[in-house]
Amino acid sequence: MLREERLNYIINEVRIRNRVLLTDISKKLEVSEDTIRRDLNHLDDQGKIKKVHGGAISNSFHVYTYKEEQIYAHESKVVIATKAHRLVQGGEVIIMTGGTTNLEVARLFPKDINATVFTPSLPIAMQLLEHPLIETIFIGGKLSHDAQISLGGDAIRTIMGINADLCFLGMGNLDSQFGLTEFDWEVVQLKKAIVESSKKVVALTISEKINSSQRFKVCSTTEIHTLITELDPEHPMVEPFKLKGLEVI
Amino acid sequence: MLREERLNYIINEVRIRNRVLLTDISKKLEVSEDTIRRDLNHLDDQGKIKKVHGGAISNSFHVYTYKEEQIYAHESKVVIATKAHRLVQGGEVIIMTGGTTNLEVARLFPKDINATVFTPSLPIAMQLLEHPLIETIFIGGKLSHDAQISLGGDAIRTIMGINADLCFLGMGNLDSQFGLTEFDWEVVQLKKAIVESSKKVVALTISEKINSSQRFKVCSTTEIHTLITELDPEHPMVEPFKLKGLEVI
DNA sequence: TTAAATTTTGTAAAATCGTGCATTCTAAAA
DNA sequence: TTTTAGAATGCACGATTTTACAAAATTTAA
Repeated sequence: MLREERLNYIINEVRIRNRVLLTDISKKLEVSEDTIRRDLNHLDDQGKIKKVHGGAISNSFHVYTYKEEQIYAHESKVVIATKAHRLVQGGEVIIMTGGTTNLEVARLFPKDINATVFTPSLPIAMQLLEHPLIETIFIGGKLSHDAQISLGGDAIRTIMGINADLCFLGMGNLDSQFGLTEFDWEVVQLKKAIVESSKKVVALTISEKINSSQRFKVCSTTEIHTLITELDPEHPMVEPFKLKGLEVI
Repeated sequence: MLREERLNYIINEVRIRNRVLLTDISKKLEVSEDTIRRDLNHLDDQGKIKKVHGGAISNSFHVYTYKEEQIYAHESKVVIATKAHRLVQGGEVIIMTGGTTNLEVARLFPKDINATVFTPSLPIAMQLLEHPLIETIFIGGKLSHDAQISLGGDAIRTIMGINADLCFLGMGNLDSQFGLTEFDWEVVQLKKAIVESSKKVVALTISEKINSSQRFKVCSTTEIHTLITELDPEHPMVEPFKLKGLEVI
């Protein structure tokens, strides 16, 4: 067995079990404990796992669906995710769109909260399945190769039939005047349907995407109930949204 | 043996097994280890594989890393997958169920063949998205935590609306007398719908699951058109199926 | 505090790697 | 067809990486 394979195995074990024992891996892979110890140290150095006395545990800052380095503004998105969780008491029906911000929301979802989540995003569905109390319902349809989400008539029809308590709208560009806009026409249709099917609309975005706009409009600012960014709610940048009556957290 | 041939061999080997040992290739192709080392370096430079100490591993599958050691009877399933691809000319509408055998079919799907694939399985959808020419349509519904597939009324209703050229039925137990059976009632409902919606039914199974049965019946043997196992089509174990008129490959 | 488990440190052996060089092979030019 | 430059190959050898084992130091838990 190659060293690289061992490393992959360990990462995967940590991901699944959240914690591994050094002796267990050693026995399972039939190599000395020293070797595994070295592997663990190596992975810790790389930040892939956290080595502890007797084994290793999951490093909560690591994303397995995308490498964390690949997630732009990862730190900000973790902050946003934590704020988003405050809106969920338990028992809600939620619709989540795609995007890396929502991926963080899904990944870091508190393990002790139950909810029913509808999503058209493959990576987000994968993450949600790691949470035993969450009922995940995938919104089917033609999958987009790059965004890994369902698009098209089937998906929209399904969404129309949902009566959700709230939705988490990720990605897109937000401007206090132009509202929420998107680059892709198909995605716009999907998000419009989501906004219409939700009692409460929550927009999540990194501050960088505020005050910019794209070609197509999803909804106006007033249709959004809550805005979540990584900034302090008192930051001047979000002031225009508060003036329009949005809750900013 | 020409250099090009070696390179192709190595790429293919990595594609199928996800890893190769330098010494193995050297012995197999009867060239010095130095040469293979140089080949590996070359392919790494081109980004085709990832060279590691002692050999090389695949670098293509990123997102949901999939470990071949964890797949029971992996070798057999690779054989089955290769046979299954022979049934696809291009342009077909295919329904694929879940299971690790079908996962191999999806993963190793020839990159130059186009097709429309419906699937209720999250891992299989992820794999299919790696293939640019394949249009993947996810069959939505309530996701099962362990099997990572859509189940329930929504999924079944979607399947009923499909008119597929063929379906790849994975997993389950197969007996020439009792037909195809399953352990889980929900899964049975789903598979029944798939069988009804497909012009041609292809069952894929490792030989070990032949001549065993579970509680619930999906369909009788005669409803299956083609049986694929890792065995030679002349193997006595598949004889009863040939007698019933099935094509065995 | 003590005993057990775990880690660190040091060492040695095995496997693997990179490089220079002579030889062989390949393919383009004559 | 023959010639020849350039690429590919095999071999030798020192460098590096990986691994296992052992002893001493440290941490953990009772």
